[in-house]
Amino acid sequence: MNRFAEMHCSIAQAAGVVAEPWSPLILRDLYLGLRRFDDLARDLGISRNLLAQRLGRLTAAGVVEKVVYQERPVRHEYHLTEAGRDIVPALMTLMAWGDRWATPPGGPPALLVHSCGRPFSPVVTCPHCGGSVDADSVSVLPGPGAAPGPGTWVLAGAQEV
Amino acid sequence: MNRFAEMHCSIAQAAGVVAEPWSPLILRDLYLGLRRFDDLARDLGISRNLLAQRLGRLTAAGVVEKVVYQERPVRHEYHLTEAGRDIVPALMTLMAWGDRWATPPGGPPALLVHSCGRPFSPVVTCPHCGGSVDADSVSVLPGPGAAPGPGTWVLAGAQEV
DNA sequence: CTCTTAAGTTCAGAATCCGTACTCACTGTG
DNA sequence: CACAGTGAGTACGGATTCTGAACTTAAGAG
Repeated sequence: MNRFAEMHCSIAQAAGVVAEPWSPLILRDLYLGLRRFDDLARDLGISRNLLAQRLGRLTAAGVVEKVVYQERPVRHEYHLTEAGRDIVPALMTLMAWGDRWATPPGGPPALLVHSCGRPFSPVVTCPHCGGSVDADSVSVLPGPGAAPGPGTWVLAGAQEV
Repeated sequence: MNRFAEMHCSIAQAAGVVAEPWSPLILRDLYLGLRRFDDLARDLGISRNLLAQRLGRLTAAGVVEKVVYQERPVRHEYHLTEAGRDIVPALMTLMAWGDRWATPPGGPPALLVHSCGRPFSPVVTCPHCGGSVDADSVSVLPGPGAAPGPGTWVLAGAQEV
């Protein structure tokens, strides 16, 4: 649909889903328990027009599914799919960044509480050593699917980094 | 600038930075070591016009800084700021999601190697218990900055989730 | 001189976005 | 039955934004 989908870059793929205006907020609302078209439109203040289009794209991308909750008249609601629920931690990581660097006046608007019982701010870690992941503790190598193309010349070419 | 900036939601704040078309890819390229305007334009295939505008916004948002690397003629390059480097793990989390759910043909285009020496896929965890964070292991509560407004009615109102 | 490089800016046209108003299929009320 | 109401969208048009190509400015190189 958009040109990002054609790039050989997983960030571009994810961006295709998450980096359209409104999409991350729609996903957040679905995660928080909203399901109905009108509720989403009301909560976000998005035009119904655009909401319908975004939900269509999110559905096509496989992160949202449309479920009939009543026949006669037929009515739908929207749920996150497994892929959709899997993107939630990434949104929380973004939220944590927003809290650190662009806190709205009054402090963080939301608190996350983990199943261990404590409020927390999500941290990105390496599953092998458990150490934290930041810009300096990681190096990026071309993977099996690396192919020269728009958005991937950097990776495909050698690194003078 | 855009309306997201006014929402009392840290996801919206982060989205204002990261969820504009091209912005995540620009940040990725800067992280990978590209610094020059022409290199970015060439790598991404973005119009120079829009690249200039995006770099301007990213600079205004404080994630990118413009550095003079030579006088006569004066030439600039772009670096990630501390806030910019801090958003990198969030991008990696998105990348990992893209790898899981929308792998480009041929496999992942990039591999991440942690400072512990092993290739890894980033995981989001709770800093207190070290347990992993997913959609089911977290509950969301209104925080100190929660205020009813567009994009935050859900949080401000009670949860029937 | 003329050519090249870096870093943009300007412009017209195409593609999106977004708000308002409308539709469609029913349901419940009198 | 007629009529207002609700949920889930479409239709339409003006306002933005994006694209691609050409132009600019300020050097240094041949």
